[in-house]
Amino acid sequence: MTIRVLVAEDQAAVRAALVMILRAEPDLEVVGQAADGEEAVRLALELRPDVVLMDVQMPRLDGVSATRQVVAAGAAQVLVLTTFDLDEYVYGALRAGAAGFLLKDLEADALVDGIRTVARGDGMLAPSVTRRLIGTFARPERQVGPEVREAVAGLTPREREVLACIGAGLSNGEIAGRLEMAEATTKTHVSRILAKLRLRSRVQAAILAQDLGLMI
Amino acid sequence: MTIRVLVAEDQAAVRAALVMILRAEPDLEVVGQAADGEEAVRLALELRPDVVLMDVQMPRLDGVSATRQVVAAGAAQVLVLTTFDLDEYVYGALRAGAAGFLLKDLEADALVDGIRTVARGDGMLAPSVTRRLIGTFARPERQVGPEVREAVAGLTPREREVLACIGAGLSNGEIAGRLEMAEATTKTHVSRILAKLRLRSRVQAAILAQDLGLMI
DNA sequence: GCGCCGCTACATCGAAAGATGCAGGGCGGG
DNA sequence: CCCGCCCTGCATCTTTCGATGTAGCGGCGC
Repeated sequence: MTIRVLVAEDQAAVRAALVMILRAEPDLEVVGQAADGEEAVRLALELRPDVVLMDVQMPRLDGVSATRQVVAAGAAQVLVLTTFDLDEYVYGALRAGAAGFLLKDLEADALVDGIRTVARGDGMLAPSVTRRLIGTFARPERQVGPEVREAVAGLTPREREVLACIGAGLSNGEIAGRLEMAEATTKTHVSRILAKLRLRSRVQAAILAQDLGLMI
Repeated sequence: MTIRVLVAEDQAAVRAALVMILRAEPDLEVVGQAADGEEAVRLALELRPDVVLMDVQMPRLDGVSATRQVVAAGAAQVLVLTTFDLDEYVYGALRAGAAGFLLKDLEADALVDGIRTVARGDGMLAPSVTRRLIGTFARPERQVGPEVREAVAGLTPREREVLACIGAGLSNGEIAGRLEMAEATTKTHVSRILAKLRLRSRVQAAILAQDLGLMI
C-alpha cells in the first residue's frame, strides 16, 4: 500500500525537487501540490492524503496555521519542513499538532524515512530539535515527591475543593462564595490544609496545587 | 576522528551482538563493556567515552540511575537502549539526562546512526517515543496570552526578581532577606507588580510566575 | 446508643499583606 | 544641566490571613 503525500511549498524549485525525491520512491505517491497555506488546507481536505509535507513560510496562510487546520480536521499527518531551526517554528508546529519537524538541510533518505515514519503514526524530528525537546521536557523536575502526594491524599474532600480554589488564586471570601460556606469556615479549612501539607502560606499551597494539576 | 563507545548491557549475548554491530563501523570504537550499572558508571568516569550505550534493566544499579550519574559527571553522552517502550523508562531516562532513547527492535543502521547523532550533541529517539514526547509537550496549552507577556515585559528588572520570589512561595520578609532590601520596599514592589499585571493578590502573581516558568 | 469523624459556624487576636504618600540617590536623554 | 525613570527606604492604615478555641449537626461503625 502506497503512502499518499501532499507537498505544500511555495518555492516552485524547492517543491519540484521535493516531488522528484518522493517520486523516486516506489511506496510514495505525490497526490497533490500546494503553493500556499490555504491551498494546502483545501487540498488536504479534498484529497485526504496520508501525509502533508508542509513548509512553514508560505503566503496567504503560514504553515503552522495550515497545520493546525489540517490536524483539527483529522485530514492527515503533517510533517513540517523548514529552513530555519527556530524555537518559535518548532514549538508552534508541534503545538499545532504536527507529527514531525524536519530541517531542509537533510538528506533525501532522511526525508522519505520521515514520511514513512509519520505515515504509520509515529513522530519524526530533526536531531537538533530532538535534543532541545528533550531538554525542555526534562527540565520540569517539578515532580512532587510521593510524601507530598500522600499528604494531599490525607485531605478531606472538602479540603481538596478549597485547595483547588486556592490554586485558582481565589481569596477566602471568594472561596466561601463559590463553595457556599462562610468565610470563617474557609479559613478553618485553609488552616487545616496548611497544617496537613506542612506549608506556611496559601501561596505555597497554590503552587503545590498547580504542580499537582489540581485547580478547577 | 573515531567515536569512542562504552557498551553497558547485562546480557552477554546481546552485548556481544551490539559490540559486533559497532565494530563493523570504521568510525566507531568500542572502548569498554559493562555488565551492570555500577561498572558502567565506573568505566564511563575512567574511560571518558564519547557515548555510553546504556541498557535500562541491569543488576546492582539500573540504567536510569547510572545515566544520571554519568551525565551529572559530564562523562559522556548517554544513549539508552531498552526492550520495553514504557513511559516510566522513557521519562526516567530523559529526565536523568539521556541524549537519546532507542528500542531494541531497531535495525543496525538506526543504532549506529543514533550513536553518531548523539555523539555530535544532538538527540535521537525511537519514532514511537518521539510521537509521545511531542504529545506530552504539545498538550500544556497553559500558554499565557501575549498581552500578559508584554505586561510582564513592562516590569522593571527588580520587579521581575520580586515576582520570581513570589513564584517561589516566599513571604515579603523572606523576599526582603533574599534580595537584601527592606520589607517595606518589597511591599512597594509587590504592589507595583500587582498593579501592572492587573492582579488582586500575590497568589495570582505566584500562579502567573509558575505558568511563565519564572521562579528561581 | 455512643463515639468518631467530617463539615459547618462564629469569635478573637496577632501577623502578614497591600495601598498610599513621601523622599533621596543614581542614571540616561533632551 | 535638568528632567524623568528606576530603585530604594520609611511610615501609616486598612484589609486579609492564619491560628486557635468552641460548638452544633449528620453519618458511620462498633
